[in-house]
Amino acid sequence: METVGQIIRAKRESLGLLLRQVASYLDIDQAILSKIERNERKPTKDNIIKLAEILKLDKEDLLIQFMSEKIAYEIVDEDCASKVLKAAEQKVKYLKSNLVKS
Amino acid sequence: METVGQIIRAKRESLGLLLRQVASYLDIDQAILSKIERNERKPTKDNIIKLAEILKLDKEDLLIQFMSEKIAYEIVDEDCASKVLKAAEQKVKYLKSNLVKS
DNA sequence: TTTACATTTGACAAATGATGTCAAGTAAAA
DNA sequence: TTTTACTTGACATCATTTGTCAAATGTAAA
Repeated sequence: METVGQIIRAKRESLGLLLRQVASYLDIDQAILSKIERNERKPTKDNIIKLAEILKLDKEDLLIQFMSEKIAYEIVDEDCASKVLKAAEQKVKYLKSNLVKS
Repeated sequence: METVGQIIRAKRESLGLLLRQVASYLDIDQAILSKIERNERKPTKDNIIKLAEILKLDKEDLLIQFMSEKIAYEIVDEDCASKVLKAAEQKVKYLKSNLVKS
């Protein structure tokens, strides 16, 4: 299973782009991008959106990978992780059905 | 569907405990507990554990409610929320199977 | 080997968000 | 009207996140 970092690095290299080129498009230091690609730092949502643009990756797919990775790391240490995700699904449904902008 | 705050308030009142009594057990100001019960602040994990103790609630259940609520709020605004949760399930499985302590 | 370039690393700074305190406010019962 | 429980909002403190920078490392061509 590929991490977001691995996906990004593979695609960047296949496009022949340099860290500093992509980082400049994201408006961050290349050091951060280097770390993101090696899973040493987490990208922001904005990073992901711009990465999808410049690397020609599907934006929704990449966002799903990004968010699910974040959630997975939050709960992987719990032995009730699976129950948490199922409960979260119910809560999301409930929240969406009651969604009133505040 | 009950929120963690609602569960806590209902149980605290049914036990006849005061905000300041419970808050003191949690080692926080009663203002925070008041806000937690009204979903104006999020409890910490430690808060949840101590709340389960003093309110005689099932600790695992309460933790599941707490964590799933947190996750639900993180993704409720995404229209791909359901896909994210499914992807997260896969990632958790993968991470757990490869779990090596670092 | 030297040079040039891409990437990595770690120390640190700035910004943001989470967590908490406090004191004054409301409301209702004694 | 005094007391009691709770609520509210301004603010302080602290941790985490996000970023910068410059030096170190690796690598391959001149």
